[in-house]
Amino acid sequence: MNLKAERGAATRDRVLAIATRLFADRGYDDTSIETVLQESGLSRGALYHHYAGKEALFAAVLEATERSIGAQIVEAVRGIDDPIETLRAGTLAWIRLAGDPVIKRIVLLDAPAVLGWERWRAMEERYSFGMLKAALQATGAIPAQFLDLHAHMLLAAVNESALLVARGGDHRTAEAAVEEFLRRLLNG
Amino acid sequence: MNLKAERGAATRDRVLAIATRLFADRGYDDTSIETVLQESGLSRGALYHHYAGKEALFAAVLEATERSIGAQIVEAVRGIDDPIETLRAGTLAWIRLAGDPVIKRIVLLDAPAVLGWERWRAMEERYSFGMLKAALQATGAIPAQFLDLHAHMLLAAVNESALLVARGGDHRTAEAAVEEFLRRLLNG
DNA sequence: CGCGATTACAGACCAACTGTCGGTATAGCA
DNA sequence: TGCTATACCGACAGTTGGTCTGTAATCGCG
Repeated sequence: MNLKAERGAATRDRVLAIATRLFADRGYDDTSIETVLQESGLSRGALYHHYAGKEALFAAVLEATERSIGAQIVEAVRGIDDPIETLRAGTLAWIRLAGDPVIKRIVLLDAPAVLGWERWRAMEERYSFGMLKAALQATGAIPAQFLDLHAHMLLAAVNESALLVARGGDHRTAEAAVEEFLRRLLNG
Repeated sequence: MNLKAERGAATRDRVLAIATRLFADRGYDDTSIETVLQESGLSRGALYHHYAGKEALFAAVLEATERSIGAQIVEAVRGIDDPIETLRAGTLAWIRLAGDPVIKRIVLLDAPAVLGWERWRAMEERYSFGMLKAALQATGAIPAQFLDLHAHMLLAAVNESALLVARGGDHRTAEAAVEEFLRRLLNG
């Protein structure tokens, strides 16, 4: 179990990279399996051997993207001790990442519609949302009964400002607005 | 120009109602024009005469839904003078409305992905977002430079809590959380 | 080594779907 | 009374996602 497994993994990675680019450029609906096949030089049978279908392929793309985001955010807050400072640094890092059209389109726009809100949330829970909730709890500023809901709302708010930046808004203003937003929430 | 125009309008309305139900039940992707045709008894040519395509049909459904939401929110805040009270009543009304699976699926989940974020935003601007921004401004609690961004973030946060309720969360807790969220934001 | 099992991959094929197009009928209007 | 615009029809084409049978090569085991 070596040569075969490696070849399989390599193929999956290649397809994943190509699919990521296509999904980000054209969106889920306007990306056809046919195109993925052409660009990867793979056959239909091969692709369906590795991925159960278009939706599963998208889910794999999303998972890989989320994982990468998570790693970059962890990196951004490394070495910061103060919880509030961690929260701020993390959210700002996330906003900057979400400026990337790939992330915008795949994670924020298509994912909820394609996978359904439930599965999308479940994945976010394992990545960005989970981190944000922990950081928010660490600040101690939010009563326990509201923690989960406020974490959800805060993440949605931050995502929204990320989308605004991606649309072409000024990212300095957006970052200032997010900091102000955070300040108000934590002071309450 | 009377009998003909009436017939046309009636047909459009009938299709719109059927499409709304189907889009809400199955989502955009899993709703086929074919099904709309069958359920409405209309022919392909007729449908494409009234609506340019599937996306245009969805846009029409969305527009009608947004209009209805707007009217209901206006109704909910009628007679309230205090700006902060207006804002609270409006957001709570919106949360309750968004509990409706039709609204959840069409307006919050599929619309951004189907129409693209830009066109979705443009439509929200004319309805819920426009109203929320005005209400927020009236409270005078948010500095002008952050007004637009904070209105966006607040709406996103409120939408998120509406989605959580729709998933099956306790709506009392959610409403309390939203009120607390608002209080913190406005006090800042 | 040898042989069955598993895995990677190929490509023909199918059912379903969206959108087009030429055509018909009828209401409104000059 | 004819001309135009509108409502509606249904066959058709092109594309799409997914299935299925088949092939080759590698792996694991006796």
